Amino acid sequence: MEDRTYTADAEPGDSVTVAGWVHEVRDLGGIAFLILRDSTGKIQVKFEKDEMDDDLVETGLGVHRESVVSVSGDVEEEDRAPTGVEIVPQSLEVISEADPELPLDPSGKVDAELSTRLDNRTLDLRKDEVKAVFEIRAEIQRAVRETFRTHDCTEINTPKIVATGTEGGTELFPITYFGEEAFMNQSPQLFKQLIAGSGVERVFEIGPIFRAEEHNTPRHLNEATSIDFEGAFCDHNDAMDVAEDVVVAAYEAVAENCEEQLEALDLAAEFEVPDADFPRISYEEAIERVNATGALDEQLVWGDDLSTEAEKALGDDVGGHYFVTDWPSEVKPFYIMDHEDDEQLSTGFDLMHPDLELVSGGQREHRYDQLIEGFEQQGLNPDEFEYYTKMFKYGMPPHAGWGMGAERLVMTILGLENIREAVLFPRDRQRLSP
RNA sequence: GCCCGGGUGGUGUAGUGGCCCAUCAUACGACCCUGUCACGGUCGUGACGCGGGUUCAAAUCCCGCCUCGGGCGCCA
Repeated sequence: MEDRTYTADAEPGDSVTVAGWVHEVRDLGGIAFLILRDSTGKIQVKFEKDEMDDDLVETGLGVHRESVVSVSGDVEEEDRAPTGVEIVPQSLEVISEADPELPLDPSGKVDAELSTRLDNRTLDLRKDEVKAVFEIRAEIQRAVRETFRTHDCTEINTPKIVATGTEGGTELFPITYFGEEAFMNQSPQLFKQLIAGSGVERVFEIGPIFRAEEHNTPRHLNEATSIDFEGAFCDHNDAMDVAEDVVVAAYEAVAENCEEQLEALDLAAEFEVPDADFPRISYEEAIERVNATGALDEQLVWGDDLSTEAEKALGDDVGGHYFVTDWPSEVKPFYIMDHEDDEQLSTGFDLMHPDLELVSGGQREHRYDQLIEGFEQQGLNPDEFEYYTKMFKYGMPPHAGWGMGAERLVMTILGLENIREAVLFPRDRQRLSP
């Protein structure tokens, strides 16, 4: 295979072997064209029936679309060809013949439903606009990693099989671990805190999280990818600064390095990098603003969580990215620290875009006695989390961090309507394979 | 978990009791065509999710199941 040339690299005058998928065969009678596609693009192969070997013509034009073939021949400059060049073949080998009836149409002439597409992801990914999503996702993750490096973060990997959940055991997938009860991890939360307290100080992880909630929405997955940050000697404002940087860097990377992919998605003209300095709106201000919109039948009162309807009203009102800060302590988990001067107010924050929760974070409770108290207040038994709590007795610095949904980040950057579009093989309430 | 709406050839659809042995596009098969680029033209093959019921008559109405999507709750 070392002699293979990518279609994009085939220059006039070259004698090449290209290999890829048969995109289409256009038989015009005396002349026919086979369009060959590989990861770099497409190239036209010309068949002039009177002037070519009959077997070659028969094999080349008899092949079904999406079959894998290799073609050897001369590259010629030709203005009438779609890319300005075409191959005059000397030989053609059918490497893998495709069934004539495909479960979806990779050329995109006929739409397929998401469910059909996910059942046949390999074929679905042959469409430029689908492939583009995952090339962009890879670029986003690259940019995210690089941004964490500029914040002196070390990449870590924490266990995905755990003995206890972050906030109890109700929404976890139970598994059997050598005869013992165990769970798939819903978040690296507790582990990343332990590492932030170790002396490594600033860490990040990009890894899977698992949630057993039976929700059925276009923005939830049962297996998702979490981008997590945790930093020692950070407070919630520092953590928000990092989140902002990561999000903006992701947009910048896409704008700079994914022109072709944005083109394929028809987003090139309208794509914009958001300004940094996302507004930081306190929870109290947020409920006032929601109430002022008049979108809700009932006015929100202090202590209410923001319903989907309230988030939509707020998102419409603010537009773009914004943080909601200073949440009531009671709606945030035990590991979130309260404000020093007001026990009712937490340092927890969410980053929204415009009505989708992208990030959730806060400063953490690093004081042992207060942490134990927090467990008890939420009805959790601190003894079950001893592996975690005991490390708060041996020198735990103040620290803060957050978790960001990688698929939600991709979804908001590209304006995808369903989060499943941002996952190669999504796991949802109904889907366990492929 | 609660609520709502769907399931028609390989794919995407039209059809809401008889006009339907079911429309259109695309794919597939055959034939014609020497510059296509969503190639074009002629002809053809191919479907009412499963089971039960109502009715003279069911793709269409009712019940159960399976399956897909959406809203809410919850969250990233």
